[in-house]
Amino acid sequence: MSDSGARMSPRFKQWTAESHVSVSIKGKEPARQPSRKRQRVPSAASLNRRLRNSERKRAVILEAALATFSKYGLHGASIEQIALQADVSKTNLFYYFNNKEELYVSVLRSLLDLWLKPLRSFTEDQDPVEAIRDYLRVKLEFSRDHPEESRLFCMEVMQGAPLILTELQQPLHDLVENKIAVIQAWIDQGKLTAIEPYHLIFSLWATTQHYADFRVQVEAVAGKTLDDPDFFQETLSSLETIILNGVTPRPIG
Amino acid sequence: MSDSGARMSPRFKQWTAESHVSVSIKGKEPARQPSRKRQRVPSAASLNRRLRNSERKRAVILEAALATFSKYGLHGASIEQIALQADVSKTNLFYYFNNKEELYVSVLRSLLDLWLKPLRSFTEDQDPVEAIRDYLRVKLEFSRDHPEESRLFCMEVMQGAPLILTELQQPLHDLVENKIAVIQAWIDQGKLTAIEPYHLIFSLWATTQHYADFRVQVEAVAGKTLDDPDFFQETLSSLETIILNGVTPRPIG
DNA sequence: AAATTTTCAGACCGTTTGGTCTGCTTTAGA
DNA sequence: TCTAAAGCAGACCAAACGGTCTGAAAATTT
Repeated sequence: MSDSGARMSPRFKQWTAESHVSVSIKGKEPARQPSRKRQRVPSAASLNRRLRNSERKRAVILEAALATFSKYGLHGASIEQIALQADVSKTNLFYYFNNKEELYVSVLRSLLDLWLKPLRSFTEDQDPVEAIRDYLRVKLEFSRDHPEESRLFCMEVMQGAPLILTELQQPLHDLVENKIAVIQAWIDQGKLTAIEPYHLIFSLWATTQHYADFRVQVEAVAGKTLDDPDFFQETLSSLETIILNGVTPRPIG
Repeated sequence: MSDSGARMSPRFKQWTAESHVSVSIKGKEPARQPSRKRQRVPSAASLNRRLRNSERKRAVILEAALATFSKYGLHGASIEQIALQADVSKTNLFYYFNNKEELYVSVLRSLLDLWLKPLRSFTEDQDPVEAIRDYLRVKLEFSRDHPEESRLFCMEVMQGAPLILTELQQPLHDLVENKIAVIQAWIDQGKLTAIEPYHLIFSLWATTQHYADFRVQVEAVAGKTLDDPDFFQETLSSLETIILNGVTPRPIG
């Protein structure tokens, strides 16, 4: 067992270190600080160029990883497959990500915000009907434009999100709690039928997600793709009809 | 490369061969027919005993496989894990199932009917409100009582059902087509709001399935389990409210 | 141009894992 | 009781795979 750890350029890493809380997963980073005397200070320009290149390559790898993981799952996808798809060597991939799990988690993490975004837009001062309409549209767009992301997240959460639990748990919990309060306020104001708010959230979530996760099945049954604007609109309208009329209090009762 | 193939008792297999169309996945079955002269004909009694034992063991293995596959996926689960959980040796497992994929497909196949069952109950002569209520209840019960089955199927279908496509496609297609007709009839009779029937099917499907697939998340958010009868009822009522009132035409319009 | 650091590829390694081979034990028909 | 098949376990194998080591080409600094 050598103490060298990953061989990734230790100095450079200081500069590229992303804003995420921790880059290293279990502290196996090289840690070997460059001796301070006679230090090289790269020019800002070259540094930027490097950083851009590096980031670009990371992005390419992440993209390939997303595609492959979402298709075959964490265990079903092999590093070589991903490297091949990203058009880099396996070694090169390991140069940017210390191990498979880190790569996987990186993909997930890079998606988290995007994934939670639609729900964030709910605010109490909105008209609930409009808010729900917006949510359905945005989420359905997400299902259309990012089915891989949807599926990957779905698979992970289905298994109890073993790898990003710590990072997902808190924000998700807070967000849901917040939105439950918003919905409850709407209900209290008589703007929505009285139901348990989280069931509404689940329903919104589930129905829209369905069109990404079961895309092939939907396409097989309906004979159309979400990419078809007409079908997209039809889907959206249907969901609005089903859900909105359900939670909208009727004038008559 | 030997031509012996799997070593599973060739004669016995003839008797145990299940009613499913094909047992062999890619014709690598031993096929070596026992010579007909001096044939042993086991008594019906002993045969039955054997068959029962055999079936029981198969069932035990299938159950363990279901649990493990649903937790870790096809690739994430190892045969040894499954064997361990079923309390049989790996060799013994391979005695009953020729390979991992066959085991996996067997699990899936044994679930197919159960899985499609709730939707089958839709018939045109029913009252749609009652039919949908029933569906929601039965499917939610399934989510409560068989979350593993739900998840396994979900994962498989999400990936395009690569392994059971041929077996799933046709029955699913027929079933959905049939139910679309039923729903359309209801709509034509003015018993339901006019929507594209398959969107209703998807919504029913998605919302109920959600409580199985995202069980941990649901429990985290709601703080309760479907096993809690109160929560089950609450969930059911909420879904009824959301969906039924959406598809039920209003007296006033 | 020299020196140093970053980037990257090919060969290699240890482990895991699906699957097999050999042969022993049990069951049950004759 | 003898024999043949069914049932089963331990050792074993080959391939796949995650990951490392060596070292060399680019890039950058001095």
